[in-house]
Amino acid sequence: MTSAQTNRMNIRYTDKRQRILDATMELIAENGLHNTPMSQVSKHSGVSAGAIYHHFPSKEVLINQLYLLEKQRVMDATFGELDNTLDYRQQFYQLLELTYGYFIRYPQKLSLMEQCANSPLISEDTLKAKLNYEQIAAQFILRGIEQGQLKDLNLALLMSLLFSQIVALVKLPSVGQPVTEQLKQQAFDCCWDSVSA
Amino acid sequence: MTSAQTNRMNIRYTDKRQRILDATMELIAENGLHNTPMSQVSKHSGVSAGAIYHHFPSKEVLINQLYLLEKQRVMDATFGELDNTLDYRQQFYQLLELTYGYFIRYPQKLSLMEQCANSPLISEDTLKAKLNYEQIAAQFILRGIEQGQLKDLNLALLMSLLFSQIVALVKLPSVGQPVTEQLKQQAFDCCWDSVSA
Amino acid sequence: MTSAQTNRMNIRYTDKRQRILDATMELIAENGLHNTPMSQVSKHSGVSAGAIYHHFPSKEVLINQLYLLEKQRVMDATFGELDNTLDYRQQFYQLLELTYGYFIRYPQKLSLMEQCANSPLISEDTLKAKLNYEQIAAQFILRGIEQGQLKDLNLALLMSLLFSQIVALVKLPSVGQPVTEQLKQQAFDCCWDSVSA
Amino acid sequence: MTSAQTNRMNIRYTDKRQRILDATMELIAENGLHNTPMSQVSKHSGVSAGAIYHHFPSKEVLINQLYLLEKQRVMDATFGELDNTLDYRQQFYQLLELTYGYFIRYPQKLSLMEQCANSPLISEDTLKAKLNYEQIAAQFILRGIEQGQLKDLNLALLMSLLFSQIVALVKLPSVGQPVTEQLKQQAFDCCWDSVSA
DNA sequence: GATGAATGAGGATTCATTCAT
DNA sequence: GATGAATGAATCCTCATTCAT
Repeated sequence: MTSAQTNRMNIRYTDKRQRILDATMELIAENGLHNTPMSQVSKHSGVSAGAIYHHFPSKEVLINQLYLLEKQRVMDATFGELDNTLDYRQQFYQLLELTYGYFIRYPQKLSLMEQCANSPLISEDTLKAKLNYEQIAAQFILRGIEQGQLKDLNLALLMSLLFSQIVALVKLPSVGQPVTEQLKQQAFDCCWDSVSA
Repeated sequence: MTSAQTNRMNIRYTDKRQRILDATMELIAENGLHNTPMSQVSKHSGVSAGAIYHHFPSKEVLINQLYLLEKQRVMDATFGELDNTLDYRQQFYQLLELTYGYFIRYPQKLSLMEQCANSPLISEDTLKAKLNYEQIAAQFILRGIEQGQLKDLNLALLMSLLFSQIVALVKLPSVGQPVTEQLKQQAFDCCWDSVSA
Repeated sequence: MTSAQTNRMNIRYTDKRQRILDATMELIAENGLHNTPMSQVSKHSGVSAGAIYHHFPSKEVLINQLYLLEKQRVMDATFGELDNTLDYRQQFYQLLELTYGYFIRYPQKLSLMEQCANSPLISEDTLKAKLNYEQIAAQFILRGIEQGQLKDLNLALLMSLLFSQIVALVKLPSVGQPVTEQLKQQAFDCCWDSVSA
Repeated sequence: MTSAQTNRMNIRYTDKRQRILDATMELIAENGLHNTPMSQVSKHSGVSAGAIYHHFPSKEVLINQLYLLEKQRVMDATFGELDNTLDYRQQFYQLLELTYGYFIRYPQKLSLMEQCANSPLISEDTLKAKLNYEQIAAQFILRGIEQGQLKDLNLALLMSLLFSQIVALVKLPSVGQPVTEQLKQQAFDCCWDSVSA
């Protein structure tokens, strides 16, 4: 087998794998974790049922991996995009903006995460791995504490409070409350007031 | 039918209905919304499969009603228990304490609510009814605004921010962070800082 | 128990029995033999489920008896109403008119009979009893043969041919063909031509 | 996919589909439309329960399709076999013979058709499609009228009268009357007399 | 490796019948 | 006798997974 062939196959392999993951997320966001049979994933992704099981040993594993992958992507798209030339408070607001914007842009991803977060389908191992991905968030919070910008409290607490408030904001429209630019800024202020020193 | 008979029947009726609801909640909290077949609800509640359908026309309705009932109960057990002789800030902290305590005491209920909140099984009607039950919360927030204790922001926003933070606190142990009395008080302060004027 | 009491009870008994039979027929005609649960018969007749089983040992028996009863009623309402002062041919046409009119007036009855006629729910015994009820028809046909008005053929054949054609006429609208007075008379002529000498 | 593969698959596909249809017809004729669970169809056809649903989306659709298919087959086996070198009256008698013979040879098919004809399981669409299949009968009748052989009456009426009489003849044995060759010929004459000019 | 038809255990729901009151 | 809640076997259908091709 030539290196070109290997390469092409990897591309294809990744391609199929990604198509499966994409289809799964779309369907789960649309129809729910349990109204998404593998047969639909197959149809929607254009990958045959058998081939899906070549990439993922079971539906459970597929969903766990999807969940982790998306977790990673949110972290990258938010903490990974921070402008280090800004001061801490500005970075804090930038983080809120990035996170809020990400979920507004990809509402499916929030839907997926929320459904998975409370599902017994997600394994302990996955939850542990998820915590690892959140290290980058922990470091950001820690820096804030060290700089005297944030309350000197438990890291996990601060992260949870922060994330939960952003999600609450993103979901406001789902309880009938549209989010204007002004409302968003006010919410961001609440977040800051919640954890700032 | 004598009044005694009526009474006995109502007791029985309520009894069975309640046993079904209780069993359903326990099983959903334990195994998840979709790993809870009606046959298990039947076994666990001691009510035959057919009889469940005398009380609830379908699994969907059963779960929707259960969700609403529990929503109502949380509201009663929290906002309903506030001590009106206290000043606003004290009531605010009492509310946090009551809500936190309720979910710590009945972790199943939080599990149920979180699973339902993101499930397509919950109907639009149920969500509307849920909003109604939350009127009492809205009034509490409104009072805080009028008294100048809370930020003069959108009601739905303040409620969502508040509730999401309490839930985040209750779930801290599930991300490996035990909650001490001190941590709890600090979290409550964050909540207050988040929304207070 | 006084005779008056007995009498009253019989009236009631018959009344309930009849209400059950009526409800059953209406529901079967409306929803079909197998979309008619006993619970609906109970609701529609106003007779409790338990009481129905006091009058009929099973759904099967109920339907068999209903079928026989209605068979008897058609025979009474048709052959039983013939005007003996008319000549044979006139009586023949009167019979067609009566039978056609009966089923047009009570379409539920035809629906019931057709559903039952081809159902394994109807027992051999019921079918035999049905043949007995048709003796009156056999006699009418026989008279026609003796008078040289009808073909001298097998009785069962003539009866079947006749009855099947009337039913075919009654059901014409169900295949999209309305029945005018003229069409009806033409159909009657066909019947006559079919079996007349 | 090679052409041989395609061919083999089609054979198999048709084979399984046909086995399901065959089993369904046999069971319905034997036990009735509503005493024929899909599990029995599965056992009797040798096709797994799930696989049946690959071929037919529901029991209802299965039965509707079976009904239509059989309707089509009767039409083919009767009107499709007429000898056009014969004169009209001879063809008429040939048609009676073919139809009678078909149902005597396949009594299950008559049982199926009669059960379906009066069942709410059969959809409006199926009934419309059935009417289409009967066009060939309508043409045959029309030709008879044009040639002055049949009464100049409504097409639907003549068809219904004719078909109902043949069915009545086929079912004579079920009311205890065996059909001899002579009786059959006499019945055919009745049919002819019924509609001939 | 890829396909997608096939499997069959498991799920929600119905309903004839019973029986405690 | 009357009631109607309760029973639970039976039904239709789904879907994760496998495997012959």
